[in-house]
Amino acid sequence: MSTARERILEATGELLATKDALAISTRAICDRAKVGAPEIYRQFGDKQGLLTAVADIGFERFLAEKRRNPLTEDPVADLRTAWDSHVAFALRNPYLYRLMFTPTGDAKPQAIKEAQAILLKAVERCRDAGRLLMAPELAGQSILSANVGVCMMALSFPELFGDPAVSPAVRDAVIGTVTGDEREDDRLGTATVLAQVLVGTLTGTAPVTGTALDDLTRALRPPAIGPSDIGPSDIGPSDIGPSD
Amino acid sequence: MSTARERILEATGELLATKDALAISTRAICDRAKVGAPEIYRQFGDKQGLLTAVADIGFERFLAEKRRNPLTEDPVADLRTAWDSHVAFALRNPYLYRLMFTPTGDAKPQAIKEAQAILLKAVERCRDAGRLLMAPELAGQSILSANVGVCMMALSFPELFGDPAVSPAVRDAVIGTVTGDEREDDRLGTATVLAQVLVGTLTGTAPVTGTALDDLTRALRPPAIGPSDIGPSDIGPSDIGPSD
DNA sequence: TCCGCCGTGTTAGCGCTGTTATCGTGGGAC
DNA sequence: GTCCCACGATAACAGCGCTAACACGGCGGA
Repeated sequence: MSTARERILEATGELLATKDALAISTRAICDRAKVGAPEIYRQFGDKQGLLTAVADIGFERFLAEKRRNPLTEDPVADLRTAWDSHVAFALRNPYLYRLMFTPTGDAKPQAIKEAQAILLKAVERCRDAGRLLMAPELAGQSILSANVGVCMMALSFPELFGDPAVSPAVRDAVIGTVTGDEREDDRLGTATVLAQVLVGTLTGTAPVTGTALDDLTRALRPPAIGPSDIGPSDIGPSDIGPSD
Repeated sequence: MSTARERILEATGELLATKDALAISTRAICDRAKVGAPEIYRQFGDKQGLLTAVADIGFERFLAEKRRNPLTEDPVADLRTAWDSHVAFALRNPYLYRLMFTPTGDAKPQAIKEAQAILLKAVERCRDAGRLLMAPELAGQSILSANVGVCMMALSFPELFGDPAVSPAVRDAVIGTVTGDEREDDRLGTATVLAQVLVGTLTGTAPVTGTALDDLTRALRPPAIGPSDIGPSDIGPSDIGPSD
């Protein structure tokens, strides 16, 4: 038999799979945990304390999931992967996610700082690779804010904001701007398209390859970027230009 | 003397200025509104109905405030103005804002559709001006999602996300990417810089002017844009190229 | 004038909630 | 043994959302 505290946490987590946190009664938790009513208060002080503990455990799962994402040599791509896993977690655990990111009252989960710290590290990897256009702290806050917004709207208004295209759009907008990577999903960035057409037009030849342009783009970036290893972009020249 | 319904709504709104919606008891509302306890249920069905009504009224104020923003000839700038007024409203009415944008249970305010419709119109103005790179619906959802995310994080975790630089950063990232306006605060967009330097390099002349490039950019945009009135951009040629 | 209707005020109460006090019990430490 | 402490069980508290029942008063129609 597990300890009372564990059973309470587990029971709350299970109920949180189907109900909003505030719609869960302490008695329902105690029934499911096979625990007397006062046990919650002995262990967590009050219901809010229990919910905060559950939120912190949720953050642990959340972060463990993120840590499982392997780091590649492209820190910007890692940023996108982290965004997507964030969204996936939110959609998979809607009530837990709301508990974690929209705390009630003044009992905020501490673990969000850890989440921010991890994101900050990922952003700093971008900066070290010369692929960040602003302060890492600001970049991290911007990315996380937008990421949470996409999730909250998808959860709160699924019929209006559940379109799966929204997340990639915002993701590429924020991460792209923050890092200077203009790439989006099906479309090359304006800069690349424009430049390629321009080059083709002015030289009277076919458009140049994406890789060469990519290097040129990097070379023309504003200062404050280290030399670092610039790998070839995965922007291929195949799908260039207006599709029609 | 006003009607009972009005007094209840007003009292709830006043209490909402200092307390979270769920922390407000129906009895406190009735006391303040000088109304018997059953009156709430006669007027609104239940507490949730009352809160939804209050949220809808909040949306009316929210939208009225947005409608007061005059339309300029630059629809993208109008988009930014709308973003800023959104954030200002959220910070000025934290509890009301949370009630509006993170509804509990399945009683969602209807007025959010109207908010989305207004935003959609603003986005369509950008499209008509040839300054939109994606479907207006997707653009509107992206902007509103990010906008709400910035507000929610600033409200929920002010010490971590209250930095006033976050909102402009996310705003310019999302709106800039969605519209193709790469302008940020102090820096010209990558596209413009790249193109201008390219043209200058390839033609062996000085960089071309911003206006000419701007027209060229528009002409090279993906399809689905009307001819419409293309005014001169406010990107001047004065501060072109890497500043160093 | 009388009637019925309707919006409103009043009282009492139901079942549920979070929370606490109280007591009992069982097992490990000294 | 005995002390202590984590845990279980019961009962109770005040407050909550919500409802039933009734009383009052103004107002249009018969």
